Amino acid sequence: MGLREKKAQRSRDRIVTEALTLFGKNGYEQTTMESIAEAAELSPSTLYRYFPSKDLIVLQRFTDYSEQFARVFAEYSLRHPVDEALAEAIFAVLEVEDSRSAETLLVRSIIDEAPIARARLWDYLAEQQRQLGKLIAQRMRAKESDLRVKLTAQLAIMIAGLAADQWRADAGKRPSRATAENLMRLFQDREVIFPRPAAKSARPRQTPNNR
Amino acid sequence: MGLREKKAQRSRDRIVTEALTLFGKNGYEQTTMESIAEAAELSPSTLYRYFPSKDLIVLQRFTDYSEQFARVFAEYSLRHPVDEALAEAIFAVLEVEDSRSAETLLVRSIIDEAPIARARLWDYLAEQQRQLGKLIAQRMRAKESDLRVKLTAQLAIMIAGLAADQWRADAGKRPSRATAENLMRLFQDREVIFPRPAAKSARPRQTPNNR
DNA sequence: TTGATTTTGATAGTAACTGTCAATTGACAT
DNA sequence: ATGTCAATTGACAGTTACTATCAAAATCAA
Repeated sequence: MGLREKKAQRSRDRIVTEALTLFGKNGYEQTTMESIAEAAELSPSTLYRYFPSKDLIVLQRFTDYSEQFARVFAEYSLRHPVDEALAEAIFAVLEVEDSRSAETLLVRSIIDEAPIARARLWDYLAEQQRQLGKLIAQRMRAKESDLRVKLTAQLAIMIAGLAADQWRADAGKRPSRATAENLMRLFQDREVIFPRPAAKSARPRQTPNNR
Repeated sequence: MGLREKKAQRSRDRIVTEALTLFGKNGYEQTTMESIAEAAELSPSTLYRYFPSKDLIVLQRFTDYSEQFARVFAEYSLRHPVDEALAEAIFAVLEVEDSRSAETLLVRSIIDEAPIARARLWDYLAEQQRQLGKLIAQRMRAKESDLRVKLTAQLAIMIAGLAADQWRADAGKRPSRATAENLMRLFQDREVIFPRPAAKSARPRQTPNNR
């Protein structure tokens, strides 16, 4: 790796670190791109070249984390069934988040208070979901447009998201892997209520999901 | 209703209509708030008083539609089990979208090309999900923080979203109710792959989900 | 070292949004 | 009808995220 790439990498990293600090101290809206540039010791022009928009700075950590997800799934699914590979990928990404708890909590708190950044995160996750859908489709030998593929991809992202939320709710005390396993068990044991059309026959039906 | 409220209502409506037309014609980014104000025959100041941000203009239709959702669910769930009430609410909101197909397709196409508006939509849906979670929690006599509650709420929104996507994909030809029913059947018949941790025992397990 | 190429920074400009205040309009009692 | 009060509107000035352009500086290849 040449000197150029090395410097670029360090600049990216420094920008994110300094920006997160400022966001945490003064709030997202109150922190200007100019002040971030100053803190990271480069010109606004250069800052914009690294991060075309303010919210991408906050999202950077997420993109770091979730690179793991796709990578682990792709590898693991070569030798194991899809459902297990998804579980592994979920565990992997959650573990990375857990291990950098201070930073993760900071980023989460920023996102909670910054509607634009939060919105961008959702959009990013939707894109991740599409990427995951591609991989799942390959592995299931189904089309990417197959509804089962989309459902599975969305479920995986959902579980990871809920586990991460839960982890944050108890301030990082409990490992999110346990929560994720719990969520998976809920599906396995059918303890989740699925939307379901009313039966058309006159005879009353069993409702194991709801009492 | 006084004259004041009436005028306000008409202004809101006019703004959205004119704005959607302009977005469709020139694109979201290319359409300035000033030009929207001009088209709706009011000053930029007033426009900003009605819609604090540009993306909210696009989202307005969605908020219209999904008021239905919560309302139908709340009513129906009084006399029917939760799973059926969710299905009814999903059908109801999809039917509204289907019935205004031209506008719905326009709004969708705008959102596809406008990252900010799209991102805001996700964020709005997340808020909807929380609202739905409250209702479901009441009905299930569970806490709002219960993971089963969150899963169910998210699943309902997910199914509605996927059905709407599908509807748009075949340009409004097929009713989205059919797609939604299909999605629900997939869950019912377990034709969806759920993430699932590998069994810890040495004995190989059955894998009905994956072959 | 030299020459080509890439990265940086200075500058100017656009448009989304905010805040303030005076003018206007609708509501309402007399 | 008319005067009074409250709410709505619009004009104006300012901030900031973001874009485009181009010359200066740093890096790479020889």
